[in-house]
Amino acid sequence: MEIKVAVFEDNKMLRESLQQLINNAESMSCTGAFPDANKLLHNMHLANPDVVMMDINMPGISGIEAVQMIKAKFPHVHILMQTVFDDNDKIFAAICAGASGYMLKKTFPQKMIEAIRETYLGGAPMTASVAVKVLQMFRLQIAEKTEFIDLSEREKEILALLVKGKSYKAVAAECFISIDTVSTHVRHIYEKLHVHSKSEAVAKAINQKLV
Amino acid sequence: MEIKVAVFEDNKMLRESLQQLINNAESMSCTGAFPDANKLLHNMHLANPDVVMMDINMPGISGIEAVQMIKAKFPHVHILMQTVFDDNDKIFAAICAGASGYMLKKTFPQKMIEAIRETYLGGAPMTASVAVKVLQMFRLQIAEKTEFIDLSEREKEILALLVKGKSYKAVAAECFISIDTVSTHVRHIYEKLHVHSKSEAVAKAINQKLV
DNA sequence: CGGTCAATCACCTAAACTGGTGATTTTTAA
DNA sequence: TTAAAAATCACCAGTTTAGGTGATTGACCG
Repeated sequence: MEIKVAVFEDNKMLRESLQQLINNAESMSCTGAFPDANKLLHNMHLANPDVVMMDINMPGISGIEAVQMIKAKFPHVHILMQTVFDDNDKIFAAICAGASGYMLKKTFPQKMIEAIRETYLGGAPMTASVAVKVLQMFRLQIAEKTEFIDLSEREKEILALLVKGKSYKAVAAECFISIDTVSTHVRHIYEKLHVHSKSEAVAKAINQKLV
Repeated sequence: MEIKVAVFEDNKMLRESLQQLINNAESMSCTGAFPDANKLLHNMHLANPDVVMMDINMPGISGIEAVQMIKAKFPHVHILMQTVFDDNDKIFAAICAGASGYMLKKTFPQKMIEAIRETYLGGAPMTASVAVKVLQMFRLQIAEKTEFIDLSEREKEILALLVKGKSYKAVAAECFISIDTVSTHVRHIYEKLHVHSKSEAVAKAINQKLV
């Protein structure tokens, strides 16, 4: 069965060469090539593609917004983003929007065709540099959670009570210490966690599993 | 310059065929092949590799632990994990430990050599199915953060800011509303969450994944 | 033995928060 | 269209917190 591919790309040259490339490829055809994402849903109905190649930078509706719209209406369609630069924020946004693959435009034609096939089969083809960035971001998300924080026993105890929503007064009562001592401990906790309020401390405590 | 590769793989057949494969490849040589991660650091010094191929499942020290140890002592070495199954948890753990690439063992030899080269150049080669899982996990992490419940849009927005440690004043500034309005919204939030302080609200918001 | 650190307490001020009453406008749902 | 819900603002009183200074005690380490 033929893989139907739609192309969204504002550069005329690139758009047409992609169209050529796809039509010349085995069991693959380009059922639509558009310079922007205007009349997006209408064009999607026209082309009825299995795979969409989407430029991430387009005038008007951005590639990322387009991905969101397509994914909302055609959730089964796989989308292959094309980027000129491997910009962290853009990649991140595209992932969240639901794109499957991320190829740099300078990728060799043959590789691009392979990527389309892989996308069609549910894969997630990525240019090496993009893959690295994705993993970096991924690792970063986790790394933040493992930041080493060395609270004393007493401080942990008090932090745990704060997480339970207790006030200084309640903590003082529970720990049999004065409210001023609680205040001092809390100040030390804030310093170690690099925060400046109870809610921040509570948020950090939970997120980093300090309690 | 030759790429020096070390192999950690408990299956004798596979280990030796990898060794062959690597030694037959252009500008690449296998400087060590070991059945387990015992004497890991010693063997690493012997082989002095640029790239390590590490089986994720090994008797004794697991592949993931080995990755951690290698990354701690030889941070410049790139590690290519080999997995039989594309198990979510394992992939996750390996990423956090610092592995660069994740290939299924059934990958074709030629692809495997390419993957080693890509790893050496700082890339992150992944079998399609692994790449998909990585993106899935990545997306999941984000998706959870945008899920809300019972609260009105505005309330969710404000709660999210409280979780970030903002004061009423800061929230007012960010939302372009007065501090009294913030106070009213907060009161409503407290009622809906059945709490009586900012920290309780924050704790609940995080634990129930309201933000 | 001297130094560091955790834990304790006190006093203080400005800022932030809690919770109450009351009111207007816009949006949404019955 | 009408009523409920959401969003907005205001005033107020009492409580809590944040952060600064300063000080004492006991434990542990070299």
